[in-house]
Amino acid sequence: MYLKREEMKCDCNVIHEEVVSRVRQQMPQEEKLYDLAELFKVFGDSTRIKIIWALFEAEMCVCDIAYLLNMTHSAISHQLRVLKQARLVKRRKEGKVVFYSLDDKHIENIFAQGLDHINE
Amino acid sequence: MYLKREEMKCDCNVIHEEVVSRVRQQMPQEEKLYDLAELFKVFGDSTRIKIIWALFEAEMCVCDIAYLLNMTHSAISHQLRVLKQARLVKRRKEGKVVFYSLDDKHIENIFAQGLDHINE
DNA sequence: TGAATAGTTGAACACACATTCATATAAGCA
DNA sequence: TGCTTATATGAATGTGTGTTCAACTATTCA
Repeated sequence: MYLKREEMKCDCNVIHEEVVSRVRQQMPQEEKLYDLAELFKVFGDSTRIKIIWALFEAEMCVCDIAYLLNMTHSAISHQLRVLKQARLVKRRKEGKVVFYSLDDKHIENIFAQGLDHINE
Repeated sequence: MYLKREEMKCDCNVIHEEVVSRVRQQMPQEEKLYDLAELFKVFGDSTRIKIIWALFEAEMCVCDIAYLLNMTHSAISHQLRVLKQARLVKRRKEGKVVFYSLDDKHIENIFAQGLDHINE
């Protein structure tokens, strides 16, 4: 469980062993934390934030979103793919037109808390 | 408010004007959305996620964190600076040792919602 | 004072990633 | 069948960023 001194990248003496040991036991598995970072990485782009926020209000097609944000189809489509892969949006096809909408109930809460932090 | 056709990067015909118009009115100001993306960008790195999670449990010094995550002082220090600038952690100095702790009450909720999304 | 140590910081490097461009697919319509 | 249009996608490009390395500051202690 613990690393030998030779294996440590950190070479200090003031380590509070009891604290570190307790924290280590409380940490979720590495993979969960990695996935969590991946999720937030998706939120960490203003274009995607705008797309998501727009979809809070209404289902929209790629054209609508591109028009709203004054960006190219291509850029929007690429970002929608990222959101799709993160299981944050879903699609509905109607003829040539593809409508996107939100596919997650946690986002709104996450954004609200985020705004609270920013505003205080 | 609306762009002229020549100014549009998007050249399509199926725009649902009423929907876009309604969504446009509901969108927060550009700057807020940008700040929100910046905040989530901070969460979008597994090292920082681990640091934050560790600090949920206990206040720790740079040494402790470096030891816990098996990383160099320097890497941890750089990341703590990012967290500090985002007003997510605060510091307390005791002699040579600097203790870091969380400085935000929203994080725990945001993380919990994030995990919910991942786990479902 | 000077050595040792905790932490910070700037530059460099490698890697990731958002947008653009060109092209491809797929559906409606003439 | 061909033409138009909505969307998707792969490659290229430029920008951003996490870690490392080397130097630096600040504090303790002998």
